[in-house]
Amino acid sequence: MTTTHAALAAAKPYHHGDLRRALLEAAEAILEREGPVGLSLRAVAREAGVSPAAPYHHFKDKDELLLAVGRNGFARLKQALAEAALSTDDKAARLPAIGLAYVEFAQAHPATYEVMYSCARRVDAMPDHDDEAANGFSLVKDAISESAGGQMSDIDVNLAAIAAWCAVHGLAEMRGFAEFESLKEALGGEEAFLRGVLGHFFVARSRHH
Amino acid sequence: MTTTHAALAAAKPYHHGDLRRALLEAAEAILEREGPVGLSLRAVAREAGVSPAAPYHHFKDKDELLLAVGRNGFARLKQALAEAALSTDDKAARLPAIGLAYVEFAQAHPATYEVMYSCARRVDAMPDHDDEAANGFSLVKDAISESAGGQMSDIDVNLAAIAAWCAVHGLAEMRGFAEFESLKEALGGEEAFLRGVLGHFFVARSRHH
DNA sequence: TTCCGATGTGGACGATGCTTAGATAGCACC
DNA sequence: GGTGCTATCTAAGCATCGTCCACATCGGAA
Repeated sequence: MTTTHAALAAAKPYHHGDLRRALLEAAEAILEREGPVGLSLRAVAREAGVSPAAPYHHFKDKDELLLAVGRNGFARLKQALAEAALSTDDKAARLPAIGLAYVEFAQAHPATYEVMYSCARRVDAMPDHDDEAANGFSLVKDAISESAGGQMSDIDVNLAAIAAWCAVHGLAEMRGFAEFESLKEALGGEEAFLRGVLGHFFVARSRHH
Repeated sequence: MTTTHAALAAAKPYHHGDLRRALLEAAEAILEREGPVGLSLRAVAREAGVSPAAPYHHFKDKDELLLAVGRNGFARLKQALAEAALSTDDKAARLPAIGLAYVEFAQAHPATYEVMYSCARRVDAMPDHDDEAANGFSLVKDAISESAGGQMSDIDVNLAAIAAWCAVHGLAEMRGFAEFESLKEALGGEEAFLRGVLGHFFVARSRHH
C-alpha cells in the first residue's frame, strides 16, 4: 500500500516545493519573535520544518540568507515611504512625512531594520541597493526637489537627499538612547520629540539657498 | 630544584597581574586586525595568552567584554571630538570641525565604531552613556549654542545637538554606500563629499531661527 | 604560618556554521 | 511507460563558539 503523491505532499513531502520563500518567512518570523540574536541558520531550518543542511541548496551562506532578508526589508521600507509620500498633497509637508514614516518603520520592525543595515554596511554586499528604483532614494530626491520649487542643482538635491537619509537613519538608531528621555518628557511624548528633531533637518533645509 | 617566583613571573606567571586590561587590549587588537567577525571570547583569551575560561573572572559575559570595549571607544571618540573643537577659534567653524572629526573617527576605526553602537543600541546596556561628561554631547551643545550667539532656547539647543549627532552617525555608517560613489567623483573626492553633506546640516542650522 | 578568596587551568556540554555522502523525487527524453 | 539526470533534502560529522564545572595556584590578612 504505497502512499500517493498527494498524501505525501499533504503530510510531509520530501521536496518542499518553495523552500526558499518558506525559509525567508521563517527567518522573518524568528526575527520578530526573538530578535537578531536568535536568528541562527539551524533555527530557521527548524522553523521551516527542514533539516539544518537544507538551506544550503538555496543560499550559499548564512550571510546570503541575511542578505535576502535585508533586501525584503528595504523593499517594504520603500513601500512605506511611498505611501507616506502619497499621503499628502502639500509639497512642503512631503519630506517630513517621509522622514516620520522612515523612523516609524524602524521602530515597528527594529530587528529587521538592524539586519537591513548590518547587511548594507558591508560594501558590495547589497548588489541592487544602488538601483534607485529599488530603494526609496528617488522618492526623497523628488520631495526635496519639489519643495525647493526646482531651484536646486542636481548635485545639491543629491547632497540634501543623502543628508536627509543619514539624518533619519541616525535618528532611527538612536531613538531609544537614555540621554534623550528627559527631553522627550519636556516635549510631551515620542512623536513631538521626533518631529522636533526632524524639524531641525527639514525646516532648516527648506530655507537653505 | 624549584623555580623561583621571579623566574616564573618572567616566563609565564600563573596570575597575570592585570588581565582585565590585557583582555581589553587584546580585544581591540583583534578588532583592528580581523574586524568584529573574528572577535570571539576564545580568540581574545588566546591573544592574551590565557585559557578560554579565564575572562569569566573579569567579565560576566561576552557581552560585558564588548560593553567595556564600547565604552573605551566612546571615550576615545570624545577625546577626538574635543581636540577638533579646540582646533579652531572660529565659533562658526567649530561644529563642522567636530562633525568631520566624528566621521573620520568612524572611518579610521570602523570595527570599534560598530561595536560601540551595537552596544549602545541595546537599551540600558550603556550605564554611563547618559553622563554628559563621559560622552561628547556637551561639546556639541556648546558649539551650537556658541554659533547661535546664545540666542537659542535650551530645548532648541538640545534638539539641534541630537539632530547633529544623528546626522553624523548616519553619515558615518552610510559613508561607504555604493550609490554615493558617483556623487563623490563629481565633487572631487571623499573629503569634499563629506563637507558637502555636513554643510547641509550645519550651514542650514546656523541660519535657523 | 595558615588559610581564604581571588585568579588561573583543563575538560566538558550543547549549539552553531558548514561540508560530505547518500537518499528521494520531479522531469525531460526515448 | 520506463530511464536517467538533476535538483533537492537528510544524516552524520567537523571545528568552533559561549559557558560552566571541578580543581590548581597564588597573594595577602589573620
